[in-house]
Amino acid sequence: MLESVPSSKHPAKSTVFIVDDHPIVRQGLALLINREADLAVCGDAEEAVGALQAVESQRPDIVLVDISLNGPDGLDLLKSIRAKHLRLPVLILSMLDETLYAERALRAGASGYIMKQEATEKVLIAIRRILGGDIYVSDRMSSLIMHHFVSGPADPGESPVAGLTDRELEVFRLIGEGHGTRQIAEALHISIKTVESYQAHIKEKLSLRNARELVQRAVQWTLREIAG
Amino acid sequence: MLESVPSSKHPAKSTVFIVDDHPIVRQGLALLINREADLAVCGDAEEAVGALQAVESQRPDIVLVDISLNGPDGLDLLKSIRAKHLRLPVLILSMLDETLYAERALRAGASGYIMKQEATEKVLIAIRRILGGDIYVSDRMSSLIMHHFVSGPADPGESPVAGLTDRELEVFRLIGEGHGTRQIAEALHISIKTVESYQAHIKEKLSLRNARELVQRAVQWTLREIAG
DNA sequence: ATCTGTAATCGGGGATTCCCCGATGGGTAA
DNA sequence: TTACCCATCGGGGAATCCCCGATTACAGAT
Repeated sequence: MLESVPSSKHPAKSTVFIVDDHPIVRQGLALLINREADLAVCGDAEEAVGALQAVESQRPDIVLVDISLNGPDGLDLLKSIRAKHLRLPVLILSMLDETLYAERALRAGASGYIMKQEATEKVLIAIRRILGGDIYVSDRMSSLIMHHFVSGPADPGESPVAGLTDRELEVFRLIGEGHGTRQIAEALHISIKTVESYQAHIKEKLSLRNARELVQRAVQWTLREIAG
Repeated sequence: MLESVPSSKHPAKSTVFIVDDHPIVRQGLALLINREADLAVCGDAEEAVGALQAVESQRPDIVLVDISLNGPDGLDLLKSIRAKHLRLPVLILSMLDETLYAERALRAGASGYIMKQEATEKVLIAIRRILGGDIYVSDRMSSLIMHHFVSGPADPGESPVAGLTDRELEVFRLIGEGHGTRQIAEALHISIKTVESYQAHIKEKLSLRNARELVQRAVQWTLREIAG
């Protein structure tokens, strides 16, 4: 747990909650944010379920969420927050491809999406913009979204992976990390049968013939996605 | 650029150079390290070529290098440092699975390997241990390496894949290409049972826990062999 | 020449996964 | 409202995974 600022006599500080599975990143963000006069980190978590509880009790002004968490991912956490009708703005942090995740995040109710490759000042800018009621995405991403808005989501030339459902994509990622069907079911707290169903859908959408090809594709995609 | 400590009247501080393509992580590591009494960050870079130049002029006591950089990756940078016969200890940071890269990094001359999932104190521990002349890896990783060292056909400096039998390697390659057990059996004109036996041997030799990890490894190996 | 080790080959059998069929709600867009 | 997609789960047979073996052959060591 990072040092929580005990809300001094200056009441104007906006409180930030951080969810990321890398302690170094949590620490880095916390130090960065706490250095600002108008911001303060009020807590942090490394996975979704604990984060949801902590957020409910702490009631921060904004939540920073990494996409790739262990177990339920950042999008799941975002949906859980929305499902509890919490009116919290959520900024999605990620090192993953924004063209694939940013739209999903915004559709799920995120207030912004920013990549870890961005300069640290951009993070602070995004936070303040969101606290002001705006939505933050990179310029490149916003123009891409506009483009999709007019020409429809059925844009040929994109990766067929983009056609996967949120849940399917989540399973796809876990397959790429080498997890078995049962492990995935337990990590996401769903039935094995449901995971099998997703795997079947993915195979269908990506035109894969058997389970091995599914794993092959998932591993290839994971390597491209993470190790660019 | 991060604030460089102007080498105060206390000369005993060990200097650290950071290479990572995520500004947030650089900042986090720098703040973390500079908080220590005996350590100070003397510079940082986001990619390999600039890092090499900076390291040559700054002559830090240790270099922290992330594996996945844009352009030449962390292992390339490590080799470049070694090629310039710089006797610098290098600690490899990564968010990737350690079982995949740790051995590679150590063989390339790294003094340690640590994942970003680790607690921040572990990073400081690793740095101090390396500065003391030791090598740092996680407990799990070191036992894995020991296991490979004793059970493998010696020859340290080779991939554990080198310890596979002709037939096993053949099966391994076919797995990496996405073929199923039955397909492999038919392709090699042998029984399915035999193929299963080879797969079990491969899993044993590579310390893999389940069938998915086997496919994962085979795909990764195939990609590296072909388009390394 | 015997012993030892290892590679290559195959089997039994229970647990698990694969892969086809389907079903139910809950959103959302036409 | 109707229609459609998404998330979720089940039945059931085929295939696999994964543990236990086993046999042959061949290469070195004794």
